[in-house]
Amino acid sequence: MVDKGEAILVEGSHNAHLYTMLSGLAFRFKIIEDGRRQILNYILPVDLIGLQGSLTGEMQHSIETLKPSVLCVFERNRIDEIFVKHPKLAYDITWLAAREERMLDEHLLSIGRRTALERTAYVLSFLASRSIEAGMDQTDEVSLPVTQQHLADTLGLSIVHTNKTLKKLSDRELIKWGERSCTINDVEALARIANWQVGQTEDRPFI
Amino acid sequence: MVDKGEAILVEGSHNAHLYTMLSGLAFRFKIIEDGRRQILNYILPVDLIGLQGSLTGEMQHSIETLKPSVLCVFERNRIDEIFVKHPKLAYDITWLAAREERMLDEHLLSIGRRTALERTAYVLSFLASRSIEAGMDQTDEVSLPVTQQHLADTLGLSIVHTNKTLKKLSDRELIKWGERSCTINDVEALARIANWQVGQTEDRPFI
DNA sequence: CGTCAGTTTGACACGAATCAAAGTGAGTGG
DNA sequence: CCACTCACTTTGATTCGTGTCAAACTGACG
Repeated sequence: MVDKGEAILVEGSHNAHLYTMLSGLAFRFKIIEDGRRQILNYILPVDLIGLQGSLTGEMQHSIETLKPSVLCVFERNRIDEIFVKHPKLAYDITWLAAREERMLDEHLLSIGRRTALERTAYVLSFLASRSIEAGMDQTDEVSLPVTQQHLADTLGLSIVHTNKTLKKLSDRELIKWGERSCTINDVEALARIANWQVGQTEDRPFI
Repeated sequence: MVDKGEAILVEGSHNAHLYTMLSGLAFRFKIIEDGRRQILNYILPVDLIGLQGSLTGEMQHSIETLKPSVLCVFERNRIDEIFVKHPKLAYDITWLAAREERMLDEHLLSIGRRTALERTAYVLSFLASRSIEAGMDQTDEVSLPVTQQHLADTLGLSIVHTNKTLKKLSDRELIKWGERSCTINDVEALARIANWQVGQTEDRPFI
């Protein structure tokens, strides 16, 4: 169990295990020395954390929680064992790595080639569909416990411009901002603005 | 064997196998309907191609060659077999997936938070060190057979601005542009501009 | 009541996109 | 062999999107 706002893995650390996020919410990020931060992806139940660190020996990014989170630990030195004794599990781990890669590809497309409005719409619909998929919100409304600074660092925008872009979306009533959190009203309209095909949920391993 | 400039895998296609790039050079990219293109990463010897497609059933990006390339095919339906019978090989595949993820993380940081000059310096030093690592250039000079449009689509910049940024770097004699290709003179100076730590080459599986 | 983190807004500056046009060299066909 | 085309590069002028600066506002919390 890890509290909200806590760093659970720090760039450069060596004691990397493999974790599964059982409940909660976190994000992976990198920072440049002068403080610029880029959020790489969000971690929802039931995602894998620390795969790279486990396989390469050193974390290349940091992780911080947005909600109190519960993790399940796989010992690093048991990973070889998994590959030898549990091929199905090993396959699932690789499947999840490939899935992470697809998400990063889409983020790259977003930051590289979409406008601020498209990008913002994309991230919000992306996070909303992942939340729904993970069953995080029982209600109809999807609500994300992030600050505008988090979104800015996800989008590669300044916080001021992020704010103005969010205003455009809430003027259209696609989202509502309140109390350090964002509720998404219309996932599909957002995806349409972003020119994004929300991927159909496939069979996905639950490690 | 695939010729230069040819598409070898197309987004949405289903016949995805797993390939190894034995020699040559290619790149992965995604496009938005209106034509905007984002290059996601480059594929050098001895990289794996099509992992996601093989595991998830459908390619989410396309691949095109920059040089005549030789590929080695793994049948898709033999992947399960690999995980069961060759755990070491399965581990290596996962290792490579984790490595790809690290590269994408760094690109994301770059496009999201670095300036045009830093970004350009980063990609060039990144590609140069990968070329050296892959032993693609026997000579001291590293030379990349790309157009400025390729770089622009990698960097998330317009082609005009890319040109002007490249000029700054060649004024400093860090690179030289000529004949649809770029030769990199000073990898480390570029990395320094980008504020980038070029990762030490670790043991890396050669599948 | 004051502080503090986060949000909101307006004015202005700057980096990058767009527009336009000319230059280069390889390849092609007359 | 020359003219022509075509893809790519280069450069300057201008526009536009986004960043930066500054200041006020809000609500939680001590």
